[in-house]
Amino acid sequence: LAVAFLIYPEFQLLDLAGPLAVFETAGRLGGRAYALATYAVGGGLVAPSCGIPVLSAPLDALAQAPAPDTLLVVGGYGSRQAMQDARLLEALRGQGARARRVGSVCSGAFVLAASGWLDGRRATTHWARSQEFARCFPQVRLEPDCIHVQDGPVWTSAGITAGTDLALALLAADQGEALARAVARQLVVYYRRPGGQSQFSALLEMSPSGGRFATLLDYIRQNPGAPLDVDSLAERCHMSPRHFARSFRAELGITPARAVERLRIEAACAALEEGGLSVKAVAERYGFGDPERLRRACQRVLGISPVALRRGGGYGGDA
DNA sequence: ACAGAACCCCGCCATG
DNA sequence: TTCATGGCGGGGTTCT
Repeated sequence: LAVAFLIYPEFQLLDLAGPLAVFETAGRLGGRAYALATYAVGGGLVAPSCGIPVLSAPLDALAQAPAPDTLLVVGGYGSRQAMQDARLLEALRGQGARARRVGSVCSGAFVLAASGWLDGRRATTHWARSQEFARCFPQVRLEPDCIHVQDGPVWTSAGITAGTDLALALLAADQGEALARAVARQLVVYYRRPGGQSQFSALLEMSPSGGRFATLLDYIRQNPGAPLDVDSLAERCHMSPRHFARSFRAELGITPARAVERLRIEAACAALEEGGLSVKAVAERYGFGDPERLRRACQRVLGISPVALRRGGGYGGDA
């Protein structure tokens, strides 16, 4: 089981180190061992953004080696340069086609998308860059609030430490849940992080000034209890419902109703964790009407009940 | 638990 | 021609 990582200058070391630790530990705990290797355009020492260099083999060596089982591209500040590097993209296309599966960590999704691997597929990336991603790659079905997404042989993960979650998921697919769980335990990270598949606050940071929908998102945040169905939102933007929904999706990478639900949930969760208000009062104030709907929405989006949330099980507590 | 209503979302096509 | 726009139908999900 060979896992090849593609790195480049100014990558995020933790994007590499987290998955490496998962695969290494799997072997140590009695699973089949993974053969781990890093590759870069020129090979040699590659400096990540933190400055401590990592030794890599050149891409040519990857082409001459037996096909890797898994090919992963990491993220980081350097991804903006990397996604324009023809040699890197070519290697992703050519070597990725030989691999059983390909994937990305964090903003590595930009590189993967630039190589064409994500066209027409579902994918995710770091929450802070999801809006940019939606604009750059409209042909990719972005899932901005997922920790990791699998679409056929292509796996993508959210920001930085989500690469660890991705590696655990790959491990579970290869060698079973039990081993993946044991590895998480050994590494002292969550196997399934609390908050379920929900990425940290993807929408709170969305569109602070730039986008067409900044004022609309502000309005939603200010008035989570108002009627926020698609028709009302479209009218508020002076667009037809069809055009509004399409533009919204293209700009933000998430559909209007889901965005409203996310924002309402985030606001309601904050209120619940703070205590003070009853579940019923929170449900009414944040646009869920009755507690039953809040409970179901909570369960759907976060995988956790409102009551559990109030006891402090929500976000945070990350690796 | 379940059926019908309501809503959401997207592919498709027409228009300008 | 390409691009923004908007209406429609239906499959899917959620609400009541």
